[in-house]
Order: sequence, then structure tokens, then C-alpha cells
Amino acid sequence: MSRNTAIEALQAAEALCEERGERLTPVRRRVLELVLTSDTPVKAYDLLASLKPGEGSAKPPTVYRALDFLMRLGLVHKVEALNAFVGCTHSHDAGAAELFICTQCGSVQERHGHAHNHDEAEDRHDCCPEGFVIERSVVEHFGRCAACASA
Amino acid sequence: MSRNTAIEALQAAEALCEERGERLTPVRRRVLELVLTSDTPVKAYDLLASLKPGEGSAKPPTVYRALDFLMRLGLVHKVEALNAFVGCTHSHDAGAAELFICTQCGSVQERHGHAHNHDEAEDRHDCCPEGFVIERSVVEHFGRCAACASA
DNA sequence: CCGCTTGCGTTACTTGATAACATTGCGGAC
DNA sequence: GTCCGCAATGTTATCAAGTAACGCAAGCGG
Repeated sequence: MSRNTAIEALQAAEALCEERGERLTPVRRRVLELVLTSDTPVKAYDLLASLKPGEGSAKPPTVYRALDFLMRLGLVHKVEALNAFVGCTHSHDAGAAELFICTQCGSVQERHGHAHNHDEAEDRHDCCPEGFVIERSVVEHFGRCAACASA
Repeated sequence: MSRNTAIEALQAAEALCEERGERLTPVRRRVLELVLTSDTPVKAYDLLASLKPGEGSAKPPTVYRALDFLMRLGLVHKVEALNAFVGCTHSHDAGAAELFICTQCGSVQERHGHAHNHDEAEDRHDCCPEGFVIERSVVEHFGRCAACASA
């Protein structure tokens, strides 16, 4: 993510926390910043390593707690197939996110919508087992982004 | 998966290996059997534990190698969000699998199709970032199956 | 018989994630 | 102001997931 976009996203995150009465503490802010400024998904233990240089502190729970918080607010998403995390700059009330991850350059693009019986339900029941009620969806596409595909 | 379905799937697996010139060795067969006879996704280390009772053998690589083989043949799928594995009884030439996992009873149902630019490409490019070429998709829906939802 | 490939055993280690408990700091009740 | 309680963090320890690297043995082709 570009530096400026990251800064805007950080400010948006502050605003969101303010609005929701949540606290964007230093650790959480730092973790969010690290995720946002990376242009590829970030691993939890890389975050851990990036946090340390200050002192000897920063153990796994620190990172995972921050990530849990950020995910709860929809500020970051986990890429399940990579065990890694990406920043999210979309409005957080959209439907389930759909991720497109380039296996060559590592870039990630996010799209929304495409809900089955999530929101608009509609006539997609031919896609869902009869009676199944979706609560959470994981949709991750791996391939080549436009730039890498044409290279 | 019901006992009989599992037996049929095992026979189908044997046939598939025969046809492809692949070897369904004892370890591989045993792992497939364990995955098929479970009615919920199975964790690698549970498989490991299930394999042991014979002797002291069976270390992680044994299980992961068997699982890699079975995935390569499309006989099992990995549920990325759970780090667990499920058996697959579908014809293996279908498009990307779409999994529906009940968070209450753990049952998994599989559907196919729904390819973006995978096979039929068509007019779904409004769903994909322009120019993105999908190679592999992970689609996992979590919620309540019909039985659990109505309970 | 030789050498190659494939599968498996084994050791050791890295990475991913969480449980459980101690500590701190802030805000409200009084 | 003091005390209580809670949310966040620190800390220790451990479990779970996955892989690298090496060696051996069986099968097969020449």
C-alpha cells in the first residue's frame, strides 16, 4: 500500500475507534501501521520481529491480540491460505471480502459483494446447499495480477 | 461420511490411482481412510495420533506427504481456515470446490462450479480486478447446516 | 548387476497460535 | 482522594502446524 494511502487509512482507523469507543493503543496502532505499509500480506512473526527493535518485549500474544482487535474492527483481514494479514481500507459495512492475491508479486486486491445468502440472499440458493445459513465466508483467489500476467 | 460411502470412495481412489499410474501405498490408503471415515474435518496431528497405535513410528512428514499426495489427486481438500482436511468424493475434473462448513456440527458439504475466469470466464469480469488471471481459488463458507439451523 | 527414482523413516527445527497468570493504568463509585 | 474493577499488556510456557535435510530400501530399466 502506498505511503499516503496508509496514512489516510490510519487516520480513518482513529476516527473509527473514536466513533466506536474503542482504543487504538500504541501497540495496536503500530501493528496496523506495519500491516498497512506493507504491499504484501504480513506474517504474524514478521510483525513480531518488526515490533521488537525497541526493546526485548513483544511476545506472540501481543501481536495476536492486536491483530484480533484490528480484525474485529475490520481494519485488517487474515489471508487464511497464507496465515498472513492484509490491511483493509474499505468501508467496513460491506459484505464479505473477496481477495485476489498475486502469487508472483504478492499484491492483494480486495472486492466486496457477491454475498450468497448473506445479505441480499436472492436466488442464489442453487449455489448453496438447501437451508444452509452462511455466517462468514472466506474467498481467496490466487493467480496473476494484470501487471504480472502480461509480463 | 457414512461407512459405505467411504468404502466406495476408497475403491474409487484405487481405480483412479490405477488409471493414473500412481501408487496408493498403505500409508496413503490409511490416511485417506481416516479422512473419509470422519464426518468432520480432520487435523493433521489427529491423523498422526491415529496412525501411531501400531508402533512408535509415524512422524509429521509421513502424514503431510500422504496428504500432499491425496490433494494432488484431488481425493482430499484442505480447509484453509481450519488447517484441517476433508475427503472428496466428487469427480476431480470439476472446477474449484466450494465448501460449506457447519460451525455447530462440523459437517462439510461440497459444491462445484462458480468459476470466475477459471473455465467459462464469461462476463464475470465485473467481479474480478481487470486482467487478473485466477489459478486457484479458496472458497469456504461457515454457518449452520439445514439441520442445525432449524434446531 | 548397476544406478535411478520413489516412497518412507528419522531427526531436528521453524513458524503459527493460545492458555494461564501477573501487572499496570485508567475511569467510575463512593 | 481512595478503592474497586476492568481493559490492555507483559510474561511464561506450551501446544499445534509445517518443513528441511538426510539416509535407507524397494522397484524397475538398462
